[in-house]
Amino acid sequence: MAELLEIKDDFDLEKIARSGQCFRVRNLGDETWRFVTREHVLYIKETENRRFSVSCTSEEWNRVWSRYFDFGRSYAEIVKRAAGLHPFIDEAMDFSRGLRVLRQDPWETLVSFIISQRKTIPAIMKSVEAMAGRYGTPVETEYETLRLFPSSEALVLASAEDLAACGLGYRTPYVMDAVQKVASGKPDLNELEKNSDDELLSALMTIRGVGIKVARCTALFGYGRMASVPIDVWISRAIEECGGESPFGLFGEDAGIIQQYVFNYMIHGKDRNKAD
DNA sequence: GGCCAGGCTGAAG
DNA sequence: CTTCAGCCTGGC
Repeated sequence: MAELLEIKDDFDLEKIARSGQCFRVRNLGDETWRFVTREHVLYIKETENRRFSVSCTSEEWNRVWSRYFDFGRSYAEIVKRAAGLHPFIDEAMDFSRGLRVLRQDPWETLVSFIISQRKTIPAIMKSVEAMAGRYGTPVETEYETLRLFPSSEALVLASAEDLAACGLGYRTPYVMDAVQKVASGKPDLNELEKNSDDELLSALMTIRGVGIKVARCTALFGYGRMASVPIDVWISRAIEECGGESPFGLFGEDAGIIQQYVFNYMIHGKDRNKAD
């Protein structure tokens, strides 16, 4: 651990790690968490209140991780703005405070959420890990040897059998279509940064196996489109609890972040006997 | 063994 | 335009 830094805004590593938006975060015990994005690996631990020791230099923190953790935005302010508008949202924010929406790599996010359909979170992690294990570039760190998430170029050579062996099941042709299209630049995931939210969604949905839910997850977690609200079964249940009327329209550009507070509340807070 | 899990596709109404 | 069965696979 090279650096020590103080973070004043909401930042709870365990909540972030367990909130189901990322599938390659790992706990090393000792309250140290590992995050991976593109070719960067971070080990981070809260040593005392609001003080964190990190394995990267302050230069890398500022250049890579500050953006990844979305520190350009004050989550304390978001909570303050959203408070009092809707009782269910207040409950969810109380429970989930400390959560942040990560700005992950678009390609990894896209593939991860294609895989996610009809899977549990542990099963998603297993498949993503298997893909990295087979096709990802190895990286040595002070703690371990791990593999990066494979690029589309690296996956072009993968056979259907090899991908299926990663537990992709009927999603295998979906992932292969994403690999083909993205490796050939249609769509070009970098270019999509410039698109409006709606244009981004429709471009992503040209890929087989990408419907509106997966597209919105990619927009939110991979492109930082914080107004994007993916509606899955858990969020549908939350909307039912709100009398069948979606509360997310109240929150404008922050709706996707509010959605993440609610999602975390649904899977870990309410009815926690059902799904850890 | 049956059922369901962070959806999507294609076919039928 | 809307509804709905079926889908790989793992875990209870």
